[in-house]
Amino acid sequence: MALPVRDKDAKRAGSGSRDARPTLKTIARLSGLAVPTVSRALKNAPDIGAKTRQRVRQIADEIGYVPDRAGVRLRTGKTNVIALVLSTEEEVMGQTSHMVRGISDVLSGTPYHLVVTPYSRTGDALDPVRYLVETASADGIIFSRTEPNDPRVRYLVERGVPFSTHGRTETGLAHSFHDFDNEAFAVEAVLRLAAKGRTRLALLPPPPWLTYYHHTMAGFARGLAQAGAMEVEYGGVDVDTPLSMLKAHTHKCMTGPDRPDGIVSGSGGGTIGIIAGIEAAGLVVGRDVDIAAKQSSEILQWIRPNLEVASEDISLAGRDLASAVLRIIDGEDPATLQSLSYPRWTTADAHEPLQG
Amino acid sequence: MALPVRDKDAKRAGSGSRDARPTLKTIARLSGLAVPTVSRALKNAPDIGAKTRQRVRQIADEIGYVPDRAGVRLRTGKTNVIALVLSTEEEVMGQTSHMVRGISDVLSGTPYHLVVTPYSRTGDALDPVRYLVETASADGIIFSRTEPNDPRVRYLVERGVPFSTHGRTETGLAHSFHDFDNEAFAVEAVLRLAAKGRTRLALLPPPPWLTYYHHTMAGFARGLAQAGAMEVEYGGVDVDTPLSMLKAHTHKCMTGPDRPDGIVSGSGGGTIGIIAGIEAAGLVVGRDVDIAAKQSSEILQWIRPNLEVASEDISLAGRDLASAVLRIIDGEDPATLQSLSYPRWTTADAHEPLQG
DNA sequence: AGATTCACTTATAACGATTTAGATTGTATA
DNA sequence: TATACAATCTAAATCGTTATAAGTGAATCT
Repeated sequence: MALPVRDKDAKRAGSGSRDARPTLKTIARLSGLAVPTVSRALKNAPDIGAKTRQRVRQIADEIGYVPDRAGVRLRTGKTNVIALVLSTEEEVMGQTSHMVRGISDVLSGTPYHLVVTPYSRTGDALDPVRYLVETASADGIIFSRTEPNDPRVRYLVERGVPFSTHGRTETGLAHSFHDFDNEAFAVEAVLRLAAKGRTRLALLPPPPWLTYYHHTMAGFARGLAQAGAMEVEYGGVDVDTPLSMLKAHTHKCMTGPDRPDGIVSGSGGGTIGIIAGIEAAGLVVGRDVDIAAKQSSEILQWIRPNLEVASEDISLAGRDLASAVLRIIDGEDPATLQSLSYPRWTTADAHEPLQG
Repeated sequence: MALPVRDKDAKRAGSGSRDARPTLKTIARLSGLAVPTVSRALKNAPDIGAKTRQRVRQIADEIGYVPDRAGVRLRTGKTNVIALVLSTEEEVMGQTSHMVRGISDVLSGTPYHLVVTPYSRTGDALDPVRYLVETASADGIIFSRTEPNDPRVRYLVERGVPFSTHGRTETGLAHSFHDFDNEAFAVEAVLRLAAKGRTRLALLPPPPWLTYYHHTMAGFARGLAQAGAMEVEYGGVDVDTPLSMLKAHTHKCMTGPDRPDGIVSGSGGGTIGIIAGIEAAGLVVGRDVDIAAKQSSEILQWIRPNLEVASEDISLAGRDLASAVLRIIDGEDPATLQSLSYPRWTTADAHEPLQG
């Protein structure tokens, strides 16, 4: 039912204070108590009488009191903001939206807001983080694309700012993170290609300065050893390479003397460029070459059959990261808030192939 | 007796004030002026002497003064926040990230932050907007998926809250918007299919309750009339339909008695489902059926050749919407801040076809 | 009884910024 | 010589919240 929210204000104030949002003062007036008493009552301070507390809460609920963020923030420094620091290099295809959605899922129902703070490829990745900290603009920070010796991690740990990263580091600092097990992905990717009889494998890796480049490489190497397959150099491209360049590069590679018969691709978007290159070379995926790829949206299966696809659930990552940050804010030990997620493999045939 | 000694200490100690963020008080102390004088000087109030003003600004720059958002917000009500209200139904493939990026581009370099406020399909779309307004959480609001008689638009216009929408309404209210010309898209889509000799056309439309459904339908109808083509009922599906259902539906449709030889698709994601359905029916895109589709990312061309693809630049939309909102906040008339963007057509062949 | 404790509640003072009204000049006007 | 008047700057109050110190009874102790 509709609550007579503003009428009480109007009643006391006499004049038509139509817009006035209820504050602690409103409740104080209505209850005959002092403002600090109301404040403490609402946060269940032990030194407030039970019946007073209850009466205050009741009034607060009736008039729909919501604490003013600016007031709280000014007094306590608490912003009720979680910042997501986004690189503009972030894979466009779905990554960001899933991440935002995952974080939002956790934040809804809490007093926290999600603020998106971007930084461009040209700038220092540390800049937006430093800005957030120096202006005390967030209670917690989330970012991805971690590097082994990530300056952002050092900076935040040093200052004791709650944060969690999408991706691990090798800083030796016990910070909170969520990561996808890219090593497991790469191992399994190789094995799956080997199972199809592929022995000359190329890898489309992440950019070499990111931590998960090393995980991916390690897994790839381990897989090769385990399967007795060999690596074919792909060189000079990574998952951030624009699709058109990726296509051109793949085309050249597939028409060269030393072409691979299997490709492990670290990204869904990149895979599309690779396929284009393969087909431009007159070859057929699933016949001349097989691909095992990681994707973070759901399109890859829809595009070509015979793809070995591992899915990374980015919205899960978002949920994990957000709840980790909230718990760190609540005092939990970041070192205990680390999680890995594992590839879910699907063969495109499961969705009925588009062709073939 | 024991008073909080923060400032006094900082002043005396001088050197060790490492953590304290500079405030107006800091500048006041450094300049020997009063706090309000500093405040007015920094905002170029006319009643402050030119040399004072300059001296204050110099000090402010030197110590890196940035106004505290909470202080400003508490006193003035100005939040320096632009809220992007996101439906969880928002097409996942790239839409959101491009929109966020576009808005961020404009907001960077201003004191504004971007806050993302989601709402679930189950909830009322008005809820998050009402929340933002009632808690005075944003200076401006951006949202999409407008309906002809959009309650959010009515609500915001009524209250004079600055906002701009991705999509038009038929409320008769002169609000700011950015929209893609879906009518032009649909007309041209039909004509392009007709030019390929297609005469029996089906349409994958937006959800019928959204404004641009009507634009799309109008354009489709006009195109049909102009080309002398006929419509084949597609029925029961729209661009928000899950890909698997879309595929199944298309499959049924393509194996039925009354199958279309051309499809106009209102979304990039949907198109992928359609293609899957077509090929599952044993038909070939470009031979048995042609497709003209709208996309908001860049993948469609990479997936199949012979597609007529119109691109909608979502990050442009974001930039337009953000700058419109900023200008409305600055007092400009929303009625003058309306813009349309037009389809950029590409035939996949321009990117060299993947097959064929 | 008088002192002490307990259980609550109120008063005061911040946080950082801005707004309004006043104070202090020096100068020009009557 | 006053008076008026800009031109500048300062004082005080305020936004909503909370931390800290100080009060107020009534009940308990010595």
